[in-house]
Amino acid sequence: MLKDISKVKKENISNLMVSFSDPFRLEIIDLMMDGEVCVCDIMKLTKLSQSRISYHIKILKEAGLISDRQEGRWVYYSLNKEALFLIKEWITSLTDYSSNKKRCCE
Amino acid sequence: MLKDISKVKKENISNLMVSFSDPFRLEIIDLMMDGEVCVCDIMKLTKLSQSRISYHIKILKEAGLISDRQEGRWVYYSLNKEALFLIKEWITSLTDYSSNKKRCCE
DNA sequence: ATTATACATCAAAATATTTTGATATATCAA
DNA sequence: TTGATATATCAAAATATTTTGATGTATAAT
Repeated sequence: MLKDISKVKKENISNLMVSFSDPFRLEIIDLMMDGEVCVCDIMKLTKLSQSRISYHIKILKEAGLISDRQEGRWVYYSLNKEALFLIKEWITSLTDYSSNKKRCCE
Repeated sequence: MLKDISKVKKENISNLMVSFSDPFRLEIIDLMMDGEVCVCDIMKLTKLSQSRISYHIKILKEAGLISDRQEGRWVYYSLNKEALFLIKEWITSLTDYSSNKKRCCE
């Protein structure tokens, strides 16, 4: 799913963008660039409380930006490539379009 | 300015992302894909009130996502290519990184 | 069985964003 | 100069998001 930009509802993009709109979520996303992390990792690497992290994780997950994988007591989270590509495609459609446009007085 | 992703503060990305995080702003951005628009165009094409549009325009402008150009009584707004490329680069850095990572159990 | 750990969920409080309606400013037309 | 138009700004109200601390659940270790 989420493969063809033309079939994707604006809502998806919107939720993905919302998931990027908080500085702490950006921090968490940053940590995930180094691979899977669990909530406890994030607690060690940031100064955020456990429930606060769970809250932000939930938003990222509901937007489809991250996936989880449970292993015993731990839950590992990682960035979801498909969602990232979706956003990239959307941004690309904007940049492509805007570079075709002549700007007056530029 | 805003040319090299490595020199860009996380704050810039954060503000750009915030500017994308509202459905009405996404609508406005969408309209700008067809070129410059004024507030009155947006009023005609959406059902948003004038001050409401001005408010969202301000947020887009402060994030650096749009530029303006005054012509008589009208102010024309258009997407700012540099900002779009900046976001694209950032997303690309995420996708590139995440495709290098091996995911367990995938 | 009991306890500790990792995480999720919940309701209330704190905080931030958005909307509204009123007013302000600048430009243009008559 | 007067009136109309295009947009910006402001303060208050409405709404939404985030934080906190408490409690719940599942897994694992003793």
